Amino acid sequence: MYLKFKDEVLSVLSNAVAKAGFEAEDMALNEISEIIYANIKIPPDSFIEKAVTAGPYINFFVSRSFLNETVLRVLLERENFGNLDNRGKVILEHTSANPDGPLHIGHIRNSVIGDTLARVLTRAGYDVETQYYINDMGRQIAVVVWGLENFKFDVSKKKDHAIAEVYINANKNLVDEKEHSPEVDAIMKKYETGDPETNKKFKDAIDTAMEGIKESLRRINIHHDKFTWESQFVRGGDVNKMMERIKKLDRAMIKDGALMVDLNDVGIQKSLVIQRSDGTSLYTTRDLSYHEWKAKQCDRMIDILGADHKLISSQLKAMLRILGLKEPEIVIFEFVSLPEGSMSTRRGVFISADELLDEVEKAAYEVVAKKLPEKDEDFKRKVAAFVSIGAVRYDIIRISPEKATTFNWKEAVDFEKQGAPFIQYSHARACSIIRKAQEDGIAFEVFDPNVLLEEQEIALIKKLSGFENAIDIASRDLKPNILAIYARELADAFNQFYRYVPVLDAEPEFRAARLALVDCSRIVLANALDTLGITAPESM
RNA sequence: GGGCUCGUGGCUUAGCUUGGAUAUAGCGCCGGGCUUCUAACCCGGAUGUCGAGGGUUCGAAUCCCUCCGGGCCCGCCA
Repeated sequence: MYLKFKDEVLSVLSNAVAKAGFEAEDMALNEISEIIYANIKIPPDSFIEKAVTAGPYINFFVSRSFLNETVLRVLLERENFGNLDNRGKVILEHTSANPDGPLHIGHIRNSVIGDTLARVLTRAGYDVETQYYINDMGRQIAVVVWGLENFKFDVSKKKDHAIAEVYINANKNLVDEKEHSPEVDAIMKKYETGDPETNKKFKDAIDTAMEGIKESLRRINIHHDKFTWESQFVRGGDVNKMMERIKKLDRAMIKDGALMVDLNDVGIQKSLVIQRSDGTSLYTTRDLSYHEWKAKQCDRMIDILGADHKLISSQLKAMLRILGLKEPEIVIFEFVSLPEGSMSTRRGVFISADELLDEVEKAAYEVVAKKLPEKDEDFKRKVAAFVSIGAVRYDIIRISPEKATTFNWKEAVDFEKQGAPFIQYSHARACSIIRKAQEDGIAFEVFDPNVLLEEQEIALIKKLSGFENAIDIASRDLKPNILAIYARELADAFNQFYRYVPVLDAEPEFRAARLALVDCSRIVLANALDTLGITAPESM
C-alpha cells in the first residue's frame, strides 16, 4: 500500500536534492534521504498519511481521507469524473484518406488514433473540432474521374469499394496504354480552372467514395465535424496569395521556372517546391494555406499523419515558422503492413477496414454463441458487434503510434487476449451487481467509506483515482495508448476485488460501501471506455 | 548514399522526454480454482545478454558515440 511519487513534485524534489547534496558534499544517497525524511512534516488531514524511508527512497502513503474523497468524488461527478479544466479550441485533423477507395487497415490506425485523441482532449477540457481534409486536386482523383467514364461502376458493391475497382482498372489501363495519360492531365487541368462540368464530375466521384468511407467510420464510432476540400484554397485565391508571399522571401529561388525555397539552414536538405513551372500549385502549397486558415480558427492544431509524411510535415512546419504562422502539433504513426509487404489502393493490395470488421465480427459471434448459447439471436448479434468494434479499436490504440506493425489475421480475430472484451466484461459485471442490488431493493446512498479496508478495495480506489492523471498525460503528450493501458489496469483491479470481496452477501454496512465502490468502478470503467470510443455494455 | 524512426522472454508490448528499489503486462507454456454477485474471470510457476560494442555516472532499458538489423522517406506526386 504505497503511492509512488515518481512523477510527482515530492520525489523529483527529494531526488534532485539528494543528487545535488551528494555531488556537493559527497554523502551517500541513503544519508541524504534520511536528512530529508527527518524534515518531512505532514500536516494533519492531508492526503498523505505517512512517509517511510527505504534506502535511498522515501515512500509516501496515501491517507484514508484521500481514499474516501476519491470514492465520494466519483459518485458526485459521475460521467464527468476525469474531466479536466483545460480551455481553448483545438482543430484535430485525422484520416484524410484520398477518396479513391475504401479505408484500409492502415487508414483506420490514423482514424482510431485521431478519434481517441479527440475524445481524450475533449475530456481534458478542450473544445475539439475534427476535420477530414479531402485531397480533391491530386492526380488520383482525376484518374477516378477518367475511370468512371471508361469503366463499369459496379452498383452492387459498397460505393467506396466500387470506386476502388474503377480506380484500379484505370491505373492498370494507364500503365498498359500510355496514350490515355494526356486525357487524365486534361481532366486535371479543367478541374484546376474550375470548369463547371468537370467540377460536377469530381464532386460526384468524391461524394460517392466519401459516402462509403463515412459509413465505415460510423461503424467504428468515428465521425468528423467538418470535411474540408483542398480545392477551396485554390479557388478562394489563398494559394495564389501564399505563393506571392513566398516569392518575396530571401530564401526563395526560381529554378527551371519553378518556385522553390531553400530550407538548409533549418536542417532540411531538400529544397521545397512551392509552384510548378506552369504556375500551378502543389500539395504542400495548398497545405500551407489550409494550415493558415485553420490557425485563425483555433488555439491548437493537431494533425495525425502516417510515417510517409515525416519529411513533408517537417517541411510544412519549417515553412509556417518562416512565414511567422502557427505550426501544427503532428502525431506521426508508423505503417501497418501486410506479411507480403506494404499496402496500395492503386495496385489493389490492401485489406479494407470493412473486411477486417466483418471477419472480426464473425469471430466474435462464434465466441458469443459458444459462451452464451441460451441468449437470443438479437442479443448475440449486438454483443458480437460491440465486442468486435471494441477489440479492433483497442488493439490499434494499445500500441504506441511510433511502432510499425505487421497485420496478422490470426491475432486480429483472437479474443482470448486481455483487450477490450476484458474491460467491457468487467463493466458488465459491475452493472450486474448494481442491477441485482436494485432488484432486491438494497439501498447504498448512505454508506461509510471507512469500512473499505481490504487490500483489493484500497488498490481499486487508488486505481480509480488515477483516471484524471491518465487523461492529463494522454492529452498533454498526445499519447492515447496511455489510456488504453489505464483502462486495462482498472479492469484488472476491479476483477481482483470482484474475486476476493463479496458484495451482495456482505453485512449491511460493508454491503452499502462495497456497492458504492462497485458503482464507482462502473462509472470510471464507462468513462474510460467512452473516451476510447468503445461501448460499455450493461451485459454481455 | 543521406535523413527520420523502431529493436525489451517463443510472440505482442509498457517504461525511455525528466537515469535510481526485484524491468510492465498480455498471449502461449506448466500447475491450481466454478454449490458463492457473469470463469470473456482469478491465483501460482517457468521463460529476459532490455539488438551489439564502447562512453558518461556512485548508478544506464533510459543520456552520448559507433556498428548491426527492420520500417518509412528522399518527384515541378499526393
